[in-house]
Amino acid sequence: MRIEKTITLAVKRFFTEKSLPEPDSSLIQLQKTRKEFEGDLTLVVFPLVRLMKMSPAEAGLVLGNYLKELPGISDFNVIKGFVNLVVKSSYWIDFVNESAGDSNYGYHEYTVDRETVLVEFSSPNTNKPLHLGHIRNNLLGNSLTRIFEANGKDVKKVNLVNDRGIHICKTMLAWEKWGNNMRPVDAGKKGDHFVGDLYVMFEKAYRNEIERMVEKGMNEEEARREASLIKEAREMLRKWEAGDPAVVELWNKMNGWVYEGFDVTYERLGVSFDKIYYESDTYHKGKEIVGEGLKKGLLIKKEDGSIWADLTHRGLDEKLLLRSDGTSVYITQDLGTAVMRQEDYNAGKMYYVVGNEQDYHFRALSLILEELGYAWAQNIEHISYGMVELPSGKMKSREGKVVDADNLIDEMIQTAGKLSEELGKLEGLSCEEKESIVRVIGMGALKYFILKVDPKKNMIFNPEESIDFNGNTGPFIQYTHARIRSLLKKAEQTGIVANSAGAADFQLSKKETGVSALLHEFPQVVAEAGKTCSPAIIANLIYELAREYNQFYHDHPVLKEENCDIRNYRIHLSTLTGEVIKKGMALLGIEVPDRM
RNA sequence: GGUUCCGUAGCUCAGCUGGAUAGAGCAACAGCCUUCUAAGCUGUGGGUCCCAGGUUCGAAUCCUGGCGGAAUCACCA
Repeated sequence: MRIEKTITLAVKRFFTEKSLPEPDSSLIQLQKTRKEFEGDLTLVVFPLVRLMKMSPAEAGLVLGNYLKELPGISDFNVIKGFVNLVVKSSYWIDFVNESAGDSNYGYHEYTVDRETVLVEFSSPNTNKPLHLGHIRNNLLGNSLTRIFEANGKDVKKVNLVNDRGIHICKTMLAWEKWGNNMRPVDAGKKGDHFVGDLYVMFEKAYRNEIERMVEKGMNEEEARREASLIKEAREMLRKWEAGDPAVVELWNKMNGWVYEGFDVTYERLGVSFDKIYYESDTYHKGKEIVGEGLKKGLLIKKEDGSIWADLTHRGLDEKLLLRSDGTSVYITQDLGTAVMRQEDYNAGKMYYVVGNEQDYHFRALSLILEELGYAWAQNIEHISYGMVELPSGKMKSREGKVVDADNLIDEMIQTAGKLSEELGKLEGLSCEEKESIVRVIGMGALKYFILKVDPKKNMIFNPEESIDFNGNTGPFIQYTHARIRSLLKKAEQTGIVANSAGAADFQLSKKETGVSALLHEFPQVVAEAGKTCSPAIIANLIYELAREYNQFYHDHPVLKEENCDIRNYRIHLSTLTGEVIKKGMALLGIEVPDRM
């Protein structure tokens, strides 16, 4: 049994034996002992003193003496109202020796009726290549699916591509006007970049046209509406909705280019999906649902024909669902998508990884679904993450102040390559091996930099700091893993084998217990990360573990240790640390090399 | 203006279901490679936890009110 559980049960038993009222589990507060005190786990007695009718000091002493008799506890001390418990070295040694090599360590079992959980992430528009904001989204979504899996869920990864609307028509129009019938290959560009450039071209020309009209005395709002370019784009949208074959063909062609480009970026990010939904498919369903809701009298139709959901009694406003001309808005297709997904998967939970700018939207979405009578609406959870900003402020596509995903990935890998070269780390490896390791390091740096921050918070992405490979970074953790692998390889080569048989007992050093205790925490942190939808807490633990292990490694011989019980334990400690780093990083979607 | 979120070291971030003297990394400075990878390790300096009240044995953490910042409240997505 885990030591925390043993202690909690013992505290309860203490109260029963003394005929005192048994304390609620929430009153038994165990925490890590702070570094400056002797001990491993600390019981806070303040919440218990009322039940015991003693002073904190007395209560601490009594409880400490009682708990000291437990098999896993060797000693204790009381400071103020804190009982610092010293866990026996043998407990840590047994734990480490048993867990090393256990491929399931840290993962959580599932029962026969395994819950299906759906995670939507990425959700790009097809008029622009992916940028830094999408990277955070993709990395978070991908990592969360792995974390949910580790917690025993059957996870379905889904993407919702916004492939229709006026913005796509703008790129189509731009291609017709200025594309010279070129394909991305002709321009030597990735498909998504090719189309994105056309979009920028359109916006530029559109702005120019507005300016000219304003110079001639028109007010800006009118010019924005009346410019010939936007009229043409709108006309194209109308034709698309009417199913005009030529327009649909062009639409298919250009979206195809974009998807080819996205596929490359997804591949590099290590992201994939079980199913991709397209807005052009789901918005029909959304319209249907709205129609049914109206028939049932659950929605309101206004005089101009527009259809609304009344959410005023739920603390929100009225929400538009269909325009007066009968066309759908953003939320219409989200309603359709949600219903389609429920039909497809019947998931126990539907997560949406979407930026916090859409908090209001998702509140409205689940409320509307509830209003429409879908009981599963309460299974919807918006995983809301913060914006990514640059040191110079917000990213603004209009000012060209965006960090392009592909460029960023290239730069990270280049930097990793340059550094590896300078440090002479990869001498004697083949080109392919070098390339692969450099890619793993560069991507590790990028992914870790983003995932170590609490998803809920806005973050600042400083390109200079992100390519730093020292300190709290992905490469630091990867390096620790590589060191361990190298150590274990050496053990193998020299015939030093760790045997798993036989209990051992000797005094562990401070660092040894430190590493052991962090390894011991891993399973709870995996569970906690699943509950709170936060890869960051896994990143924090893995970092702390790597740091602690490096300190241990610095002043404890492993293979050269002569006492074989101690050597045995240290090899197991290294093995388990390597495994937990590898697993933890895998939960973040980060690979770890055996050499670097 | 309403609603929601945020404010911790020069910078980037931990810590927040109340617990001990608030921690890391970066940056600065000073050390450690004949020993399992120095992408490592050790040390030094650095704080009005935005401000003011309140709740209590105890508040960075909870409550109220300010100040500062962000998002959102579209017949945009």
